[in-house]
Amino acid sequence: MDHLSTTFAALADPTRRAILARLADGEATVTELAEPFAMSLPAVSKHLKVLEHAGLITRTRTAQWRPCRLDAAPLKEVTGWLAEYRRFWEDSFDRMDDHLRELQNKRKNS
Amino acid sequence: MDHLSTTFAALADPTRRAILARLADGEATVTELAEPFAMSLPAVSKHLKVLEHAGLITRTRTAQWRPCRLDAAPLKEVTGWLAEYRRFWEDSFDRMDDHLRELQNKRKNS
DNA sequence: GCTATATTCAACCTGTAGGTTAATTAACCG
DNA sequence: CGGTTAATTAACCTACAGGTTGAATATAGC
Repeated sequence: MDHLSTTFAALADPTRRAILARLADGEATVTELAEPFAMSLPAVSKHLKVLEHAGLITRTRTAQWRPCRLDAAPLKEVTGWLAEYRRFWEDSFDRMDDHLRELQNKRKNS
Repeated sequence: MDHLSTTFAALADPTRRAILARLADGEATVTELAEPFAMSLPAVSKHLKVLEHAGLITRTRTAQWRPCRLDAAPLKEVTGWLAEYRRFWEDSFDRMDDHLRELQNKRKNS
């Protein structure tokens, strides 16, 4: 399966997206990640394997724990793919300009 | 299945992404869309049904043809989801600024 | 070395995704 | 009406996704 398909497939599951959202707040172990879900640990373990295979998480080993860390590189690739279609929902470039200016203003004021 | 999962699942197939890419150039009939692929027409028909169910295409009826048209609204939703993770691959806002300035320059020169 | 904790592996089940071929529906055209 | 073209439906097959339970592995700590 090609890289982009693997990424999209990994993202096409709410459990896995929830795991990513959790990891956006920092590293976590398998048990910690599994806690919110009404499913067995091996099930979560499988989800993590899917995410790892898609390059969306990396895992290190510390004692008997395998903490997971988010790796957003594949998401960057997805935005690259999406960029090709941006013109279809942004009906005018001017509106995009407005949006960008707003972003820059926000930064200047922070 | 939730909306976002449906969208990601629809995008997780290279044939379907190729169909979307083709539709970015304008409307096309089923037979036209099927032409580049080494698969049967019913198979393509199924792919189109998946895309339609995900809201990525809309279909009208003209005589015996069912022309398909791209609808990028779900893609906008995807970028919304991705935005939450942007900070993980943009290590500095300045780099984003560079990118945006480059975009705007491109527009001025075109 | 033994036991507790963290995680994975193995075997299994069920549902569905993606493909096939053959038959069917729908519309046009002479 | 009869034939042709466009597309879908139906029935089927195979592979795999996502879940389960039970056993195995790895490490820490007493």
